[in-house]
Parts: sequence; C-alpha cells; structure tokens
Amino acid sequence: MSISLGKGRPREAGRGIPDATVARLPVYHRVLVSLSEAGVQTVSSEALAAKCGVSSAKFRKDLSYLGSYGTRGVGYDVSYLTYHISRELGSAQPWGVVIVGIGNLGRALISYRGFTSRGFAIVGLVDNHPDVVGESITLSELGNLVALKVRPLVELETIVGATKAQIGVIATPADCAQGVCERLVASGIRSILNFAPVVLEVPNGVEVRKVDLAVELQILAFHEQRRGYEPEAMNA
Amino acid sequence: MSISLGKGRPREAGRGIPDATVARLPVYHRVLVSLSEAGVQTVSSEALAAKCGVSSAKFRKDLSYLGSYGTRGVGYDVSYLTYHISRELGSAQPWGVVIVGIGNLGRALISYRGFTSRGFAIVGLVDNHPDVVGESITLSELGNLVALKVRPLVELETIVGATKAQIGVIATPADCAQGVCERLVASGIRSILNFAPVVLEVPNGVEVRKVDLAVELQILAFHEQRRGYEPEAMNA
DNA sequence: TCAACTTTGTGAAGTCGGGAACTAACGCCT
DNA sequence: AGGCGTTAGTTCCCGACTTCACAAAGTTGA
Repeated sequence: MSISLGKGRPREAGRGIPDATVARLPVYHRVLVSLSEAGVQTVSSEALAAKCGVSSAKFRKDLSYLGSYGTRGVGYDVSYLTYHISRELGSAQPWGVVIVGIGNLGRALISYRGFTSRGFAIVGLVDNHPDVVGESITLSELGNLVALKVRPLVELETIVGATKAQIGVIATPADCAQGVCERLVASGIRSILNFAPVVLEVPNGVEVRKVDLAVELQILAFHEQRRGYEPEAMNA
Repeated sequence: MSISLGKGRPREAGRGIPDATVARLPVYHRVLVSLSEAGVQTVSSEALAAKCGVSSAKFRKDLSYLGSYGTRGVGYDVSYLTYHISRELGSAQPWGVVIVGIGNLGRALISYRGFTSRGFAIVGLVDNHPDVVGESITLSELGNLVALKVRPLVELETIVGATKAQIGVIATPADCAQGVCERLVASGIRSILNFAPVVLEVPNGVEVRKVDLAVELQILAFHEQRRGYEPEAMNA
C-alpha cells in the first residue's frame, strides 16, 4: 500500500475513512447492485454482511463512517445505500482511464464487464509494438459499443491531455513500467494502477496501487506449505 | 482477505509469521532476485527496503520472524537471504496450478513471465467454450517450451487428480465462479485464487484469495475524488 | 589488540483495526 | 396509544501491526 498522503493524517473531524473501510466499500457496492438487480429493496446488515464475507459489526461500523443511511428495526434501502456508497467512492462521475500495454492483460481489462458500469470510461489505449498500434478495439461504453484505436507510445502525453484522463493503468512488461509511469506523471496523472512486477518510484502526491498476480499465488503457496506441517488441525 | 484459518491463531512458539509480513515477503524475494541478476552480492536493510518501498525498520522486523540471516556492520548476503525467503515461501518446491477460464485474463496469466521462475508450474488449462477447448497453448516450463491443450470443464476433477495440482485459479466470468470453485474444492484443491468479482463460499480449511481489478480502480478513484476537495495540500 | 564505525536485531511504546456488547430508534401488533 | 421485537449506530476493549530507539555484534583501520 504505497500511499504518500493520508496515512499519518489524524482523521480530521468526521470525514476521513480508514483505508481498510475504503477497500471494502467497492465490495459492498457490487453486492448491493446485484441485490438490486434481483429485485431486493431492503436488506439488513446481517444479511448483506454475510453476502460480502464480513461480519455484521464490521459492516455497520464501516457504514457509520459515511453517515446514517439505515433504518433501525428495518435495515437499509438498497438503492438509497447504493447511491451513497457510489457517491462516496466517486463512481457518480465517470473517471477517464488510459491503459498502457495492450497485451493479454490489457485486453482482459478492456473486456472486463462491469468496468464501465462502475463509473470508469476507457478513453485511451497505448502500446509500443508496431503490430498492435493502429488496431481497432471495440469496447462497450455506457451501453453502446465504441471502437478505439491503439495509439503509439509517443502520443501518450497528447492523449492524456486531450481526454483529461485521471487514471493510468500500466499493463506493460516490467522493464517498461518505470518509464511509462514517469511519462504518465508528467502528463498530469496522479492515480496509477500498476500490474508490472516492479516497485514504481513516484513523486509526492501521486498514488500508486499495485497488483502482482504472482505475489498472490506466493501467499497462497506459503499457507499451503505451512498447512502441510499440521495436516488436519482444523476441527473447529 | 478471506481466510478462515490462521487469523485468530495465537502465533504459537516462534514460528508463526504475521500475515502482513507474509504479504511482503514475495516483494523482498523479487527485488533480491533482480539485485542478484545485477551482480550485487551484499545489501543493507536500508538500501533493500528503499527498493521494496518499505521502511528499513519494518523490513528488519519482517526478516526477524524468519531468523537471523544478516551480518551486523555489513548487511545481508543477497543469495543467502534469497534462499531463505524462498524456502519460507515454499518456492523451493514447484506448485501445480490449474487455470480455469482461458479468456484474455487466463492467457495473461499463462504468458506472465516470472510465473514459473517463482516456483509455479501450470499443469492444467480448463475452459467450457467449444471454440477454446482443444486449443494448444505454448508455455515455458522450467526453461523449455511445453504445449498444453485446453481441456473441457467436465475433465476438471480428472486433471486435478492426475496432476496433483495444489492451487486453482478462477479466471471465469462471475456467474461460473462459484460452480467452478465447488468443483475445485471437491477435487481436493485447498488454495484458490479468484479473479471473478464474486464472494466465493468455501468450507473451512480452504483458503481463497481474491483479486478484483475494478475494486483497485475504485479505491484509486476514491482517493482521487478526495484529493479534489483539498487541491494542493501536499507541501511536505 | 583496541577503538571507532556501521548495521543488525529487538524491546517497548504508540496506533490502527476488529469484535462483542450495549443503547437507541423504528415499525408492528395489540 | 403503548409495549414489544428487531436492527442500526456507537462505545469499549483487545490484539496485531508499525515505528522508534537502543543495544549487541561484527568489521575495519591503526
């Protein structure tokens, strides 16, 4: 969790939501949307928390940081709560996302359904490889299909400026990542999602979140190995 | 972090490494390997921690859970430390991984370099779509290239049994995920990495780690929005 | 060999997040 | 209208992680 801002801040006056809570809000949001699609109108903290995989106490405490949007004795109105969580998350306004690196991972992100439904619009595709540059990729934006051409890396700054993108996604090989990162920052991007297995160096005020696919596997392997020593210890 | 085991465990007797530390070990490992490839033989906690994006105190405390592998006044021997971390992570023995869902994301995982180098071997590819089943996919395993055929979903149990895979990766659409998960568990898999945006229900003793691409973006968007209220507050 | 310097490993304090229990508010039923 | 059951919001406490600071240990130079 590489955050330069907001870590040591003393949670000033009401607003100021713990990182742990922020990380769970998207899950609550997603489950609420699926409930809404199923026609559910009201839900209790107990039921909703179970579907989100957290305890009801934790869920209620998380929501208490946002405000009081429930009704005692009843529960939460699904659409009302959905609205307030999405408002808090900033999903109300669409965020412009530029994806750098149109390999398999980049394409997976592009075709990821529910990407646009959660308030993100892919406004730029950038790659360096001549085979990929110029390719036209179809993506769904706000319901209708739009074709977007892959642009060469040299146009990165132009694209970010023209589209006013706020978020950059790095889906390149590891050795390109730092260079791409610096150019994103120079273009004015302050929020970066990095899939490359490197630790990016960024100036203050820029937030980087990192997803390393292999790291997650390694954590699983650690627990798997540890379990081997005490084969059947779970009889709770 | 949906772990059913090992959360409330009272850190018995010396061995027992905090989850937060385990999550950082793979990063240390990766940076150490890259240092080794660069010809570096010795490194101090200060220098290494900086490259990993953590404080040196945290780094040293993390390592102290593994043992005393440093030399005071000098630092750490890169290869010696690399060995002990990889041993602790279980990277010494290769783990068999089955990937279910050979879409863009599945292919991204297959072509992810450094996958095999970190002790994982992809031993099975499974999909449901007739266009994909039977396709032969080339992947590098322990240096040399191997072709693996995509098998139909009905053979999932057979494949897991025959290959003795320990880890399952779910890279399917959301609506298939729970079903695939249950079949993985029934086949004997106890470690699952889930990319589908659903909360999986698993019996006790099965560990699920979850990666949701959109969730990470939403967390970024939250901070981006929050920053909008106090435009230039970072003047440290 | 000894002293000065460097760097590790660890003890202790401080901070953050989770869990349980309590209180207060709301709807419903009589 | 009033009591009863249900459920949200909050408070307190405890455990875990982080940070700071120091002491122990090893190296290097004279």
